[in-house]
Amino acid sequence: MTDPAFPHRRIAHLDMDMFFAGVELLRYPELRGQAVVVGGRSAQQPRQLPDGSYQFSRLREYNGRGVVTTSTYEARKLGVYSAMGLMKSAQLAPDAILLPANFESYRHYSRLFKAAVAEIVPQIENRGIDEIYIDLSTIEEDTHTLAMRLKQAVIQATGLSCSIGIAANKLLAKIASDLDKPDGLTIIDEQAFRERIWPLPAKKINGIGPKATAKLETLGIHSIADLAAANARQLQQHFGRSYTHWLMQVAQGHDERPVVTTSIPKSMSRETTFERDMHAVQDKRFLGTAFTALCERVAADLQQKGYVGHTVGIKIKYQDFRTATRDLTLPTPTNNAAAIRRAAGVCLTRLPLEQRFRLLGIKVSNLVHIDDIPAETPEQTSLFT
DNA sequence: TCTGGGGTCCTAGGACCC
DNA sequence: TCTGGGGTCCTAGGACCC
Repeated sequence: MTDPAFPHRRIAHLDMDMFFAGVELLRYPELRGQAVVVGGRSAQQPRQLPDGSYQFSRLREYNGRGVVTTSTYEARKLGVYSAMGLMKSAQLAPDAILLPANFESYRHYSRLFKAAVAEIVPQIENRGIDEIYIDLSTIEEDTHTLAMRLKQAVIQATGLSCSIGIAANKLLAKIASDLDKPDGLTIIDEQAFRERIWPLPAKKINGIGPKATAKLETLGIHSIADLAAANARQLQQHFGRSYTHWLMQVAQGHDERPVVTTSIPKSMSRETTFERDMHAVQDKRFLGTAFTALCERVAADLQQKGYVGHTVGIKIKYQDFRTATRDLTLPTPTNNAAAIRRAAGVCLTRLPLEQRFRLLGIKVSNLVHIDDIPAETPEQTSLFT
């Protein structure tokens, strides 16, 4: 390693810029510079006119349950952000273009950018479809030069820009990649940590979400610097021992988590939100069909990836957004749709179903890869002979 | 007119075992 | 009459992330 700023580890976080919207702009370049929103299951696919041009639907035409998956920077200027309800965003930006999400295409571009990075540095940790951590510690190259080479490789492979943060650990690299978006390159050494990271709001830290942020606010803790100066005892009265310890560490910029290049899945699930709230009795037939379809989809996912699972679970989200789950562990792991459906049916009988609900989900967990299923032992066999 | 879908990790109580 | 302690598995819920 040639960079004295990172004597121990040098970690990059690479985040694609407005990824889904960026992929859509590759397909519809005429939309560049406009407010574009991706999301909504029932969003209309653009219609091709006889002259070859496309007719796009507008946000104001949308009707239904659905959220913004991502939006262009022009749409964000109007206040339209990820996870916002589409009906609400239509009030803010009625003329914005609305495109349905096209996950097949996003997965394709995801593979392209990850492969391009892997050609340069293979030590990659996947963090979802549009971001990765990269361990640069073993590479003998100047930090800035290497980062520019990664950005260039991503552009060349996909036509899309990304932002990179580089620091001594994942925590700081992640914060850094967000600091100069889009097309950013931000390197955080000791000095930059104090000057650029400490003044940021505490919620910029990965792992401090809405609940923890609200609690911190009531304690007068707003910035990461505030957190670093906070009294450990006072924190512990509100957060418990281990979370407090973690808060104190991250406020100092400390994070020892390794870049994990391989991982095995823990669960696979499918869920669906209905266009209107359902009632277990009144909508029995419809729900039965949806329930079976979810089980079949989970089973297909398991089979395709080569897993079986011991535990089958169901999830319901009621009208008022409370959720309830039930699960059941089976003696034999399965990826069979009928077996999953039977177990899920048992779980369903244990849920209160008087209230209407908006979402139904099926999950299989406790996964085992089919190549790792232990052969029957003689003892097990003898039970049946 | 509110609020998707796919995940991970943590906590906590009870069952059960040694 | 007083009743250990440690470990693991199962279940339910919740925070958080992309």
